[in-house]
Amino acid sequence: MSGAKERPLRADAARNRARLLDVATEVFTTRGVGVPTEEIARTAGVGVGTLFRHFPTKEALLEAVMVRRLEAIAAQTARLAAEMKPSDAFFACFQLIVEQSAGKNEFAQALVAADVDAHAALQESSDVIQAQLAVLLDGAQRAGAVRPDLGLPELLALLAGISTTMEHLGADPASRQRIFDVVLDGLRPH
Amino acid sequence: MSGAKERPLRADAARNRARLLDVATEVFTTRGVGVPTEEIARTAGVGVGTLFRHFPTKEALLEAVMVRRLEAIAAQTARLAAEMKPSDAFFACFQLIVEQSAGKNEFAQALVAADVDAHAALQESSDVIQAQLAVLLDGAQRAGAVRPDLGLPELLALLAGISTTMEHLGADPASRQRIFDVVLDGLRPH
Amino acid sequence: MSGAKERPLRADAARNRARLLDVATEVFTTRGVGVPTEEIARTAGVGVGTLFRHFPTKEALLEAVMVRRLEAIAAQTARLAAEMKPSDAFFACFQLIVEQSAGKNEFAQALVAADVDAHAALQESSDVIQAQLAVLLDGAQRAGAVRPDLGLPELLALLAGISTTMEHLGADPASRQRIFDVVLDGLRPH
Amino acid sequence: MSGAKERPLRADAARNRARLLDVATEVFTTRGVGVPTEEIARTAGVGVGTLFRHFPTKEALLEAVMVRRLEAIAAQTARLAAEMKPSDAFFACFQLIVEQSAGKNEFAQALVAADVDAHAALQESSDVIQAQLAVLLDGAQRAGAVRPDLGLPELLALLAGISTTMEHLGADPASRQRIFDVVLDGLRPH
DNA sequence: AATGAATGAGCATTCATTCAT
DNA sequence: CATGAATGAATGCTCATTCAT
Repeated sequence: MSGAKERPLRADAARNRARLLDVATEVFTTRGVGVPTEEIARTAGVGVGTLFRHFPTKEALLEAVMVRRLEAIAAQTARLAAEMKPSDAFFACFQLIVEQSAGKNEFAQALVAADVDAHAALQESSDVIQAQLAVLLDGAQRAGAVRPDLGLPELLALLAGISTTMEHLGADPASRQRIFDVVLDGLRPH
Repeated sequence: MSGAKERPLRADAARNRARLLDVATEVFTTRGVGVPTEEIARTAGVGVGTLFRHFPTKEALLEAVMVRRLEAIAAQTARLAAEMKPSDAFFACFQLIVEQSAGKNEFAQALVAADVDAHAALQESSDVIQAQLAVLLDGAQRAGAVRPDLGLPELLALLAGISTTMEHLGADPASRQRIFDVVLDGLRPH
Repeated sequence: MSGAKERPLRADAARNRARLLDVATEVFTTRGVGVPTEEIARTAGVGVGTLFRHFPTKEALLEAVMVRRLEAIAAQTARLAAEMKPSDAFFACFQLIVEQSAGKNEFAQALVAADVDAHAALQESSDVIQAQLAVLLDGAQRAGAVRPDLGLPELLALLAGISTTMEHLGADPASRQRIFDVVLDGLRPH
Repeated sequence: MSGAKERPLRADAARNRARLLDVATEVFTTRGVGVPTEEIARTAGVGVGTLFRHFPTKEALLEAVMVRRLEAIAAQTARLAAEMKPSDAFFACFQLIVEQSAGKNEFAQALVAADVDAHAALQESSDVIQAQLAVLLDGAQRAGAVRPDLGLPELLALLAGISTTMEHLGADPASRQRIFDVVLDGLRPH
């Protein structure tokens, strides 16, 4: 599935690539996607040329950042799903995804949305997560922990929305928990 | 609150202003705030110069659009609040605001956020709505219809989030209603 | 054919447009098409924005320059064709076109070539000249002044080539005339 | 003129150099000199670094390509000149040079031009050909086969021009021959 | 020697805003 | 007042050339 098609990449090249991704993640997340590529490169300590060697387009960079985030989420979701019984896993993952999706919405938006125009890699990562969620949702519904009339699309939309909510809320843990209480309660049957 | 400091405005000037607001609302909502001012002017049938005479800045135009939306929402909210008993009014307004906030998130986002950098007019309109909501929330909580641990900030964030959710969902009324069911259920005590 | 679809254009706008065309003609002709648009704008005494308002693309500017040249040639050709008898007109036009095509080849190249990818305006101007030449050639052949086995494509290619030749020759009128003697002699029957 | 100053060059280095020249010739000829050096290197199966080791500059590569072409032409010209009587040799060589100059003009242009800014190697190769042509021209004129008022500069310019003509014509042999008929006829006395 | 990653000046193009008409 | 031409800073991207591995 994720075969070894890219060559090893020289040590420093790999380091630059990673730095660029880190900087881009930080910068896109906190200041939006409007930040000039040049600034991202400078912050990462490389020239623009280097940035464009690694990511042929600004959009490609954005996609790479998102894919990395999605893959991290997928991995954590898989872990949780393996360690818990279905109903607990569902709620834990819901919360996990929302927390991980933090960042300016403009960005988080694309996270769960499948409608991004055919970006292969993104689509793939997105599909993985959606599949995981479908399983979790089904399990939780069978266990009677989640209202049975909820479909995957609604779940995805809800995840996106609650991510937005969290951004509006700021860091206060009490507030954040209260929101989770509201939504998770609402997800239960009746 | 704000006296009559603007002069009457000639008939055609007023018409231009209105057309610009209409076009800008439509265009920002459906295609995002990145649309060139020139195009907005052209669509409204006026020159850019005219646009900038009415709104000295693109940001000012954006603000004016938002203020108009907020004022419309405030008016409807006031009406509902007057016609219903507190607990029903709260839920009705919640739904109303979410539906009215439709449009590209980028835009809806700023809607409820109070922390936008001190734009006087926006702040003012936002304050009005927040005050209305505070009253509604309090009434619903006193009536035992809404969990008592929910504060105004959480409510605002939730409104923003559910608006986002709706945009992700599309037009299917059944889906939209299911989301409301989840959230409104979650808002009730326990 | 050349209807009045463009509005009159304000006086200074027209002046700017003309200056840009003049400068571009000069600059493309003497230094090739690689000259930065910015320099063309600066030389014409306007900002880049103005250049791009008049010609949405560098390529469009290039096309406009060529069209203007082609139209001038077509007009002169028409005049000559009207004033002379067929055989003389043919040779006079041949010489005229070659002289008018002066400039760096990179540029002159596209002049007679019909294969430029579907640029409407260019194509049209080019067609006009080709039609004129077809008539002239036919007339001269009927009059027995030009070898009968020569087709329009060959004539066009020859025009392009002799233009190149002239560029290589420089300004010496004696040399230039000698080249014309060679080619025009060669064009006669036998 | 230029002694043996280059060292032998290791076997594989020589092979790389040759491949680069081959690829560059092909690529510059068919797609113009705008093709990125990187692509040339890749097509030749080497890294850019290697290309720049052999040719310190893109211009140097271009020059080397041209020199190789010129040398090939000089060799063939010498052969023809040795095998034929002066008048025939002149016409044969004219045709030979034009055919060999095929390729994008941008390129062929520089071929015969002596005024290219003092590139030593190019100048030298160009001089050789010019000397050969001077002899051939003189011989043909003495033999009464070519009009006596034609000078070397005119001949060179004509060669460049007819090369351009051929490129505009495409591959049809009948057309090409007709052009030669015209020009060679024109070159004869009267 | 070969490699290919890094560099950064350079270029075409966009767009908010100003100002002459 | 309205108009739309002019402006130019800003941006994404390319490519010849250098240099660490």
